This record gives sequence, structure tokens and C-alpha cells, in this order.
Amino acid sequence: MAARQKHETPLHRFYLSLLDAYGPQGWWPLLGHDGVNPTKTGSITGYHPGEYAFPRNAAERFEICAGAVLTQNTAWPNVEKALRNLAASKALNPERILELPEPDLATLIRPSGYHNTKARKLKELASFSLRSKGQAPSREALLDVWGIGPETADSIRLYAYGQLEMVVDAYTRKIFERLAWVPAPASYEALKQHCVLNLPAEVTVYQEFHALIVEHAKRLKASRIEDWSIPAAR
DNA sequence: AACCAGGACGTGA
DNA sequence: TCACGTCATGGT
Repeated sequence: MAARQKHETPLHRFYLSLLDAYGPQGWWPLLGHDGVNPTKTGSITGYHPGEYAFPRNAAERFEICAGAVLTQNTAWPNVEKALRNLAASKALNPERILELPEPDLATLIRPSGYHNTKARKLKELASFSLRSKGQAPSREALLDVWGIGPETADSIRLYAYGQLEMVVDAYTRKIFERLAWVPAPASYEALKQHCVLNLPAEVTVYQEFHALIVEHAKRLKASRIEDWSIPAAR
């Protein structure tokens, strides 16, 4: 078997320093109940830092899957608006999504951008969701769904189903290439492999890692720091 | 007022 | 495989 993270690696040290500096991120965010969930900033509620017993039911699980699709190339606050619109119309579930005419669905999720495309994607997700009824879907099965690519598939497996599946994204690529941890241009799979080989194989680590990368990238942009290997202040 | 967000798909080299 | 255009609203 492959020796994974036998010794502490630069990536592992990086992860530990991010966790120490930023704290647990409480991903995947869910819609707050009456807007009173513990929160990070602004109106963004639904994070549950340090709590890992999520999702707690089928509704939360589907909410995560829907959010994973809606957040494609889109800032989270916009996704949250779309999710709220769906919830307000009692349509944040596969049954209603399949019943709704696609144009109506598109109108509800309009704030998340690409609303026509994503309306179709949500319908594909909904029928898949009913088809695979609660059991954790394989990565291949997810990739067969129109509108679900590598990152969305991995996000669904890691955050909605608690599977040991690493998620990487554009931020990960930027940071890893900048620190020369991977040769550029790095493929999605290459980035993923670098993480898997250098981090402890634990679901909570994977969940925090991806969330911390996103947080780190946002702070880098805000503070314009030059050393990307260390945590940044907001 | 550009620029870019927690990507994925379709197409043509 | 890989590069490139397309999809679209909203925040900074």
C-alpha cells in the first residue's frame, strides 16, 4: 500500500497552520433556521464549525447537493439567495424540482447565475437523487449525471455523504502552482493526488482542508500578501 | 467600471 | 487530451 504522509510534509504543515490560524470552517454551509445559526460574516449563516454530524437528514443532504451545483463558478452569497428562494417555495427537494416547469425553476435560482443551465442541472440532480435513494453514490455514477463534473461530484461525496473524497478547485491550483508543489499546468487529478498523498486519510481532515483553502484564498486576495504558504489576516 | 466568483459542457484542433 | 467559447447574476 502507498505510504501516505509517513512524515510531516509541507502540505500537511500548511494544513495545520491554516487550521490553527482560521479555525474549523463548519462546511458545508446550510440555510440557517430563522437566520440564527452560528455564522462567520455578514448574512452568511449556516456554518457549523467544529460540528461534523452533518447532514442530519435527507433534506439537508439534498440541500448540500443542490448547493454544490449552484455554486459552480459562483460566489456563495448568490447561491444562498437561490437556495432561500427554493426553500421559500418549498422547492428545495427533488420532488418539487421535478414538478416545476424549468423556466419557473430558473427564475427561482436566478441570483446564482447561469440560471437556465443550472435549472436543467438541478432537474438532472433531482432525478438522480430519487434514483439513488440515500445511499452514497460512486464517483463514476455522479460523473454520469449531466452537470456534475469532478469538483461537484467530489463535493457531494465528501460533504453530503461523508465519503473519503478529496475536493480540489481553482484556488487549490493557484496556490499549489504558486508554491511549486505541483508542476503547472496541473490537472484536477494531479492536484487531488498531491493532497491525498500528503494529508491524513480522514473525512474531517478532507472537509476542513478544502474549506480552509477557500478561506485562505479569499484572505490572500483581500490582503495581497506575497507569501502564500502562511495564513493571512483578513 | 472592469473583474471575477467554491465549474461544466460542447466543439474543434 | 487540450484549448477555447459559452453560460449570467451580483459583489467589489
